[in-house]
Amino acid sequence: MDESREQHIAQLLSSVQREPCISSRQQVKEEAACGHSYFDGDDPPEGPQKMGKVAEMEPDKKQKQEQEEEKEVKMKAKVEPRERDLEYLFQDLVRKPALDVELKSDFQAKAENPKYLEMLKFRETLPSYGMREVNRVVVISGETGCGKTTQVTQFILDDYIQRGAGSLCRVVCTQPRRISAISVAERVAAERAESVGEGRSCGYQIRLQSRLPRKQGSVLYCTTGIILQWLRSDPCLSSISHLVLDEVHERSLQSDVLLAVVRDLLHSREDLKVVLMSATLNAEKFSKYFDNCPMIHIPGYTYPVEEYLLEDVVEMLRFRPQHQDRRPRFPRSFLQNQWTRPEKEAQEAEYRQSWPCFARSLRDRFSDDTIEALERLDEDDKINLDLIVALIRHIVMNEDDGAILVFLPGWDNISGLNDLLMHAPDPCRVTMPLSDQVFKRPPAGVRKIVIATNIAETRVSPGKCYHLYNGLRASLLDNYQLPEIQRTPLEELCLQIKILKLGPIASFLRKTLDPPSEKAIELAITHLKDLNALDRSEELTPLGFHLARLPVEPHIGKMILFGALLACLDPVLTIAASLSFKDPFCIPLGKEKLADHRRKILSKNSKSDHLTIVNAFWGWEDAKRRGYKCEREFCWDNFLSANTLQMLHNMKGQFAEHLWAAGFVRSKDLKDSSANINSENEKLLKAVIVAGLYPKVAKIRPSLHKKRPMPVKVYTKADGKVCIHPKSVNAEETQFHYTWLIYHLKMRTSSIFLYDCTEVSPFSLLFFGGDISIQKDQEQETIAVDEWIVFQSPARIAHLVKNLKRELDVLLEEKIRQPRPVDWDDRGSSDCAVISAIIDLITTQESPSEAPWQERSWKAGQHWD
DNA sequence: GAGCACTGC
Repeated sequence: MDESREQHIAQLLSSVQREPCISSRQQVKEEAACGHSYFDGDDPPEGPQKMGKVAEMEPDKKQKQEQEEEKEVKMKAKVEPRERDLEYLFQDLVRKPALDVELKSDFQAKAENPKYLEMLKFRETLPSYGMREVNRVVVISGETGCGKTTQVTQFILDDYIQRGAGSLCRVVCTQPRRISAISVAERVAAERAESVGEGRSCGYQIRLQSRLPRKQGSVLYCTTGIILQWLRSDPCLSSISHLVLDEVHERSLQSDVLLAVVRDLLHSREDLKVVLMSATLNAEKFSKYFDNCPMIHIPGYTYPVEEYLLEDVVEMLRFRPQHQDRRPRFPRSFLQNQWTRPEKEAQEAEYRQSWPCFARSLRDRFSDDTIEALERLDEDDKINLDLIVALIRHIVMNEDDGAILVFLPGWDNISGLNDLLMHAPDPCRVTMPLSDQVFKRPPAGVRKIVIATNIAETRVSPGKCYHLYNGLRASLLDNYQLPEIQRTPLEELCLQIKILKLGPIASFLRKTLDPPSEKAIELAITHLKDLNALDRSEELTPLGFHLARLPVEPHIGKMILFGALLACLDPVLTIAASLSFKDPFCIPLGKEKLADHRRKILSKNSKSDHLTIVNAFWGWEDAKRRGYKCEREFCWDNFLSANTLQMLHNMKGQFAEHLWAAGFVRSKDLKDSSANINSENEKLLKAVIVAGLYPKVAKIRPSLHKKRPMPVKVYTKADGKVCIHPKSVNAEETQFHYTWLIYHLKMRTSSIFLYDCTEVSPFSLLFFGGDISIQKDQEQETIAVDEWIVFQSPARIAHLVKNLKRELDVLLEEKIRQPRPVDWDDRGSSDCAVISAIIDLITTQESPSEAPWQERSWKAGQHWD
């Protein structure tokens, strides 16, 4: 074995054997310095000391690893254009005396800058000012508006600058939302009398958008997800001196994961300082998690916001709820039994138990009528819209000018309130503004009322806040917010854990603040094994390796890989982007029917929400080419959001770059013709959707009335009868070609809804679904996918299909192990022969009557009911 | 005929 080969293998072996820990800072930096980019978090090469192990390796495993290695080298060779970013990432915090002096004199010069001084005057009023000590790990608590997000980072930076050590300081502050990362960065830059980014002292980075500050002596605001991505190439965050994690109390999945990573990281990075910023309520919990680190509390609000609870509102308005209709009501528990989740049930029980005591405490300050009204408001689970109208009227009549913001949970409340206000007598008569008037100041004498869903409750100016829940509910509200990590699927997170080399999945997850249940972890691991992303020993397979790198959940990642391999890249990326972000359609209040109608036209009878999005996206691209006015018009006419479409466009570009870097496509351009040979092939597109989304399959029970078409009934294996969500183009569809749907999002609200679905053919399920089995069932020969999607078929054809499917699986695995675009020009190649045969089969099958098999009769599938 | 929001070098 020659030396370089030995090194390759040793390197791979070390990456397989490496324990959770973090590769050494020095090595990573050295690699960065010699131009190697550890783009995907791979460990740096190690010396030949591990050669002994190589000899023990099985030959085929060795070969597999060599192939892996070749591919990785290829990948690294291709990432050069990103080098500028990586250089930024691996920026060494080596002291630069010249920079220290420059920063310090800049800072001193600011003392004469009137813009800066004006800002400083304001900053001095903030409660955070004057609390400027930082320990190694510290929890800072304080309510929204105390200025912690904007001030703490600056205190740290300015302190370093003043001590003449500015070049050693690089503060990174994570934000849970994109919008806050940008707006906070802009605010901080303004406070420093600077602009944001480009070599200045403050900048931001969010997905696909950044304005980076200078490398040393600066503050960077970024989304939490960005830091998690950084960890792949720089596991010890070597370029950061201070990490500030904001809003940790929100307990987002990413923030919880980062907390666990950082806690471990503190062992290997003794110089790293960490600040956790939390709401007051649970600061202690975070302190405990970090070995009882010190807590600092910042009191007070920036803006005087007067808060009122429901009892105050009822008393003030002397509001008495109207008697509801007197029909006998079922006891609450009976009605709720089938829908509510257990934790909600427990919450209600505690609420009812605490009520008498709470009511007694109200007696001192409130009238009996008010207390009775509170009780009656509580009987009804619904939000009392009359109360809101009365409150709005009160504000309009008695309060100073200013907009009224109403936050409501849910569509039906917003729509209901809208109706009520539209029909209210003077002075509450309401008109709907045109869309571009929404953000403008209303004319004198007109008050702006914004009705919105329950978005983040930050306020940006003084005012009054009326809560329409009582004090008891307010006190219980926070106790029952389950952390996201305990209520969300963990598949994607498991892959992240593997690629970040954080150790065995379950043992890492157990280290989080509130670990998910063992059952949830096991389920996710099983799913990933079923998907062939993890092998039996929970290591990443070649497929898992690629899925972990794509910034989407694994099923969508699989769809993306298939779109590349089957040369229908552009439309598949549109679908993937929209499933992982959001669909671009808007459905404005009162225009639902029209919006539905336009969507139906865009669907071009494809019976597919996914292809409808593709059509909409192509239409938008076309309109955009014809100019801004056309683009606006197209979006307006088709109820599309140009912002969302633009984001989808950017995401598609990001996916394409990943595919190109991994070797799945020839060009970074997702419109490249070789990657889009089959992009117009609707049936193949549907098959690729199956490849990604399987086993999320539903069965259509066709309407029996041939003459009077009725909406179909739909069933899934796990839930029995489900509904197609009204926003789907298939919602009121009566005619389908096939009896199978594939979907992505299924959610239980008022009933169980499939939010998006595509009608798919048996062939696509057979070739791109699960394992095929051939059996004799009730004296008939059948072919089944994963033993539950069953078709009648002559054995001869069933075997042919099964063999072809096996060929396809071998080919695809080969392609994923060693990414290479299919050579579509070489029609004689075996790749092309197998894939073409399958595409032909999928494409030419016109209708069920021409298929070589029949759907098994409905009765035989009774387990669906 | 319709719960909400957010996120990825």
